[in-house]
Amino acid sequence: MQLLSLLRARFEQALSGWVDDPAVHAQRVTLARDPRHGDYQANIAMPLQKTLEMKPLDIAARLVEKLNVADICQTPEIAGPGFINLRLKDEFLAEHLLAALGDERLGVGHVSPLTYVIDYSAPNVAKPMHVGHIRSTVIGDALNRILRFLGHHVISDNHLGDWGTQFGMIIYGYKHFVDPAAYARQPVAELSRLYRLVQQIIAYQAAKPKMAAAYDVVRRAKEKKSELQAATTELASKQSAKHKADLKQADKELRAADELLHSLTEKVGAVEQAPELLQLAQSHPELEQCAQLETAKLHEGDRDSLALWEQFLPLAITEIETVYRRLGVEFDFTYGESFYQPMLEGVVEELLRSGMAVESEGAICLFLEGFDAPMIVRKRDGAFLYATTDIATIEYRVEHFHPDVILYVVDHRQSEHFSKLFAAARAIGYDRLELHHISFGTVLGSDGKPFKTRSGTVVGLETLLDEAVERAYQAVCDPQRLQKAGIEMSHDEQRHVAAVVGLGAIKYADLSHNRTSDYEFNIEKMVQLEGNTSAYIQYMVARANSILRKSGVELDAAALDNFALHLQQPAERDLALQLLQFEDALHQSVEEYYPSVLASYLFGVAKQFATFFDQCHVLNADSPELLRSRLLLCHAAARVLSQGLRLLGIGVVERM
RNA sequence: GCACCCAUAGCUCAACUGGAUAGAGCAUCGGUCUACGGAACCGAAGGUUAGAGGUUCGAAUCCUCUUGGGUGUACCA
Repeated sequence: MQLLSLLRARFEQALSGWVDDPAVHAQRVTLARDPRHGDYQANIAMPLQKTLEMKPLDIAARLVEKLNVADICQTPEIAGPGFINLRLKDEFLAEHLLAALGDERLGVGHVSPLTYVIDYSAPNVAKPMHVGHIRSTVIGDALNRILRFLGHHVISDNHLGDWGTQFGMIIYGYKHFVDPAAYARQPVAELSRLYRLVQQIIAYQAAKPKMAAAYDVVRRAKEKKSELQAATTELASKQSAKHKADLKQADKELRAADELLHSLTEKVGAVEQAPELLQLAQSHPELEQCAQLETAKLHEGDRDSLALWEQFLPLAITEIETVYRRLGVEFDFTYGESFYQPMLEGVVEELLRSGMAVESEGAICLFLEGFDAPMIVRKRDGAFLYATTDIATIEYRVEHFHPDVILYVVDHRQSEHFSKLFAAARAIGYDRLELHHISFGTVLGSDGKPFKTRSGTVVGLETLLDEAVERAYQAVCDPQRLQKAGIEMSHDEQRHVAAVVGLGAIKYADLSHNRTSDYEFNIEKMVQLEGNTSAYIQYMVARANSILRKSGVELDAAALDNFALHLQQPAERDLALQLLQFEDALHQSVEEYYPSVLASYLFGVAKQFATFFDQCHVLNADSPELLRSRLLLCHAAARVLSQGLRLLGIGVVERM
C-alpha cells in the first residue's frame, strides 16, 4: 500500500476549501526524518503563514482539527514552529501488513500504465565490454524491472553501436593484419585484437607529429614558471595577488603540458618499442583516413564491406549476449544503429524540406535555440552521424511503440548531445513525448581516475565478474564457516551461491550509489559481506528463511487466516512499518529514476530485520500467538527483501 | 574562452528536492550473548556541509562571488 499518498490525500481533504492548491501543499507530508518525531511529518503550516496571514502554530492547530486520520494514526502532535507529527496506529500497521502478505504482489497496486521505451546498455560491439558498461546496463535493467512491476508498459531496447567508425577499423584490420589461424580458432578475440591494433597505430600516427610541439610547450611552461618564481624571491615582501595567481596559472599550464607530453610519449613508445608494430605503422601511413574510408564504403553499401560486416556482427553479438545471460539482463529489442541506417537519408531530406536544417560549411546542420554549436546531421563528406541516427530512432519508436516516455540511460558526458536531441525533437513536433536523459557518473578506480588496471588498460567486464564470483566463493563457501553454520552444500550449490552473491555485489555496488555521482569501484569492498552490500541483505533473507524452515510452518495464503500480528516490541513495530513502506519506496525510486532509493530502502529493512531477530526470539516466543506473529514478520521480511532485490536484478538464495 | 556537473565525518557514500540536533557503512574504541546460523546486535567518538556574502520563519540544498576538481565544446560515438 502507498502510505504516503494515503496520508497526503487526507491532508488534501483537510486543506480543500481553505487554501488554493491543497494537493501541492499536501505533498509536504514526508517520512519523519527523525524517528523521535513520529513516523511521518507534515511541513505544511510554516510556508502558509504568509498566504493565510496566520501564525504557523495556529494553522497547524486548525489543520489538525480538520484532519481526519483517526483510522490511521494516533492523535497528531504539533511541534516546533508548526510541524505536524504523525504516528501510525499499531493495529493499522498489523492489519495492512497482513493484508499485503495475502497478496502475490505484496499489496503493491497497479498504476495507470504509461508506455516507456528504455534505451540502455548500448555497448559498442567492436570492443569487449568493460566496467563502464556496467552502469548503463544495471541501472537500465533495474528501472525496466521496477517500472514493469508497477504496471507500466515497458519496451527495453539495446541501441547497439554496430555501424560506426569502429567497424571501419575492424574491416581495415581484417583486410591487412588478420592472422587466419587465430581467426579460425577464436574469431572474437582476433577481431578484438585487430581493433586494438588499428587503434594503437592510429593513436601513434596522431601522436608522433605532435611530440616536438609538446616538448616545446613544456619547455616554455617551465621557463615561465621559473621566471615567475625568480620574481617571487625578489618581491617576497610585497607579493601581489596578481603575481600569485599568475604563478598558479603557470603551474597549472605546466602540469597540463606535462600530462599531454606523457600521454603522447606513451602512445609513441608503445609502438616504437615493438619493431613489428613500428613496421606496420610505417607501411600503413594515414591509417585513420584509410579506416574512415572503409567506414564510408560500408555506409555506401559496398558489397564486400557489407559481407564482412555481416560476418563479424553476429560474432560480436554472441559475445555480448554471454555477458547479458550471466547478468540476467534481457532486452525486448536489440535494434542497433545499423537498423536505422536506411531511414537516415529520409530524415535529413525531411529536415531540409521543412526548413529546420540548413547547409553550413558544407554540412547539414540544425541550429537550435540556446546552443552555440549546431547539431550536425550530415557531414561535409555526406556521412551521417549519431545525431541523425538518434532522430531516426525517435521517429521509429514513436511510430511503432507509441511511447509516452523515452529514457536514455547514458553517461553524463553526453548530456549536451541529449539536450540538443531533445530540443530538436520538440522542434520537429514531438512535444507530448517525454524524453529524459538518465545520466550517470563515471566509475573510478581507487586513484580517483576512471577505472583501469595498473598497466592502464581497461579491464574486461567478464574478468571482473569472474573475480567477484571468485571472491564471493572464498568468503561464503569457506569450509570452516559452512561447518560452523551447520550447512552442508553440494559443490553445485556452492558455485550457485557464489555466482548469486558475487554478481549481486557488483550490481548492488553500482545501484546503491546515487547515479549522478561518480563512484569508486572497489571490488574488495563490494564483495565484503558486511556493511551496505547486497550480501548483507541476501544473508538476512537466508536467515529469515532458515527460521521459517526450522519452524516447520507453511505460510501459504490460506494459512494466513489463522495468523495475526502482535507488534509488542519496538523492533517488531519498526520492522512492520518499514515493510509496509515497500510500495512507497518503489514509487519514489522511479519518480526521478533513482534505483539507489530502492537499494537504500532494502538495506534499511535488512538492518531492521537484523535488529528484530536479535532482540525478539522467534521459535522460543512466549506464546503460540507471538510465535506466529513473529513468523509472519520473518516471512514478510524475506518476501519484501527478495522481491526488492529481484527488482534490482539481484537474486537471493535459500541459505548461504 | 564558453557551458554543464561536483566539493558533506579519517575513507566510501546518504540526506525523500527549502524543514527540527546533517545521517549510514567501513575503519577506530567500548559493550552484549548458556537460544532461532556471530557474516549478528548495542553504544561511543568523529562535522564551521570547500570559503565569503545574500534570499527567509528556516539553507548542505536556492542566488552571487572566490578557490579547488571533473566533463563537454562544428562534421567520433
